[in-house]
Amino acid sequence: MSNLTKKQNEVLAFIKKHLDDCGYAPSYREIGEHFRLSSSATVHGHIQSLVDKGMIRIGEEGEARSIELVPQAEPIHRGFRLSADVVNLPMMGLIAAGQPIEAINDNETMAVPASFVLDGANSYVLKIKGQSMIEDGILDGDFVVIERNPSPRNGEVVVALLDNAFATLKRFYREPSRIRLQPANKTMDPIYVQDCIIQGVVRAVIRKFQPV
Amino acid sequence: MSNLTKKQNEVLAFIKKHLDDCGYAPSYREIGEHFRLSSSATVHGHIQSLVDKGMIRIGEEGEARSIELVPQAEPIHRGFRLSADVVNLPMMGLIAAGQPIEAINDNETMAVPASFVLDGANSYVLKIKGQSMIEDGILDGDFVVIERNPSPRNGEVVVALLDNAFATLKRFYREPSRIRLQPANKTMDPIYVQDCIIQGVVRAVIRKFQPV
DNA sequence: ATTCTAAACCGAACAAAAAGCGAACGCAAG
DNA sequence: CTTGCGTTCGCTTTTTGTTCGGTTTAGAAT
Repeated sequence: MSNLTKKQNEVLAFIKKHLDDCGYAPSYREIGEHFRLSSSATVHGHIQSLVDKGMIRIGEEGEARSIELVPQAEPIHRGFRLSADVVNLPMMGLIAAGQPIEAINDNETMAVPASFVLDGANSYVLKIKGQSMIEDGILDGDFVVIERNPSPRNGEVVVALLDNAFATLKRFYREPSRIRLQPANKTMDPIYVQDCIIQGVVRAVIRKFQPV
Repeated sequence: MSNLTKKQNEVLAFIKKHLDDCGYAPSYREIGEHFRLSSSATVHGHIQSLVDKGMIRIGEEGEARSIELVPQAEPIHRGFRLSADVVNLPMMGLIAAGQPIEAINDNETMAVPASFVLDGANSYVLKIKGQSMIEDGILDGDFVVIERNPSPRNGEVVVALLDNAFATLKRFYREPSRIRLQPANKTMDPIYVQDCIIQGVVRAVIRKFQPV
């Protein structure tokens, strides 16, 4: 809950690291040594603050090296969610290997947990048609969440636009002199291009089973 | 809500960044230093404006470094958010073929669009471990939404409990004299049983691709 | 052009929180 | 007994938020 002060944060970080490295908690004087503090009373003060603020727990009075971390609820301020658990992304259409993206129904949307997308404003959903990514577990009828991103990393699954017309879902590999677009299907060969437009990268795959 | 002035926006951005980078709030004088302001009173003014406009919150009078961000309602871009359409399903644990369900972390949940489940109260999420359903596009690390349902239809993917101990994810087929539990992996053989407890059926598969 | 107003700024001063010190004390284990 | 450890007590220093009275700038209103 409450905010930590600068020093409290540093001390907490040190405890975490020590706990991680050594497997046991540091003594107050060890903490003091690390921060060049000559009195263990100072450290005791910080520890008390951290206990009061619910960041750590200590054993019975006097027990040595008994600091434990308290698992924190959610430090998820990072992107401002909390109440915004879900975004409705526009369903842009079907994507089939070798065919342009085909719009289905305008204004159709799909609710997606906000944790799936970094940038809701730059994301959309496509429905997969075809078998070209079957070995990566992307099947006919699946939905993929796409984030617009012109510079994907090697190995990411991307929507690539070939000849400004054909959209296709492939794994992206930048090789020394060319770009390889690799389907995840043994019966299909990779495509090599000098350059192509990357419309976005796949951030999530969603498959619904309809209970008829 | 209320519009921020240019300076107020800059200050807010700096606070955000500091909070993100350091994990704790900047002091007024640190903010001042960054903007080349020689008086902390100036910063105090900006902070007050931000509080008044509901962008930030501060602790009790005098508490140091107690600035917190107030989560803002996101601007409605192209996809609106309807928090009503989301259910938080409990993450029950890992499921691996031939192993009991292994609880991961109590209280962990996953936000799932309500359209994924018919009955939120009887649904939960499992994380897949292993390759047993790879041909059905359910990979190691995927999440599956399970709906408790003791009477699945033929061909549905189910969580079956064998010998009251081993949980496994298989396709379910009721045959004339037995039940066939079919893995979607050529290297594995189907399991035949006279009877077994079906814990639930898979309603959705979700796969996240982590950036970085 | 003049007045008015809100935003942005200054410098000084003040009180309280945070951080620090050193010296003791009690306790448990080797 | 010694050693390592957490704890307590009074005290000082540093950091930090706050207040107060002012100035400056820029844009809108009169």
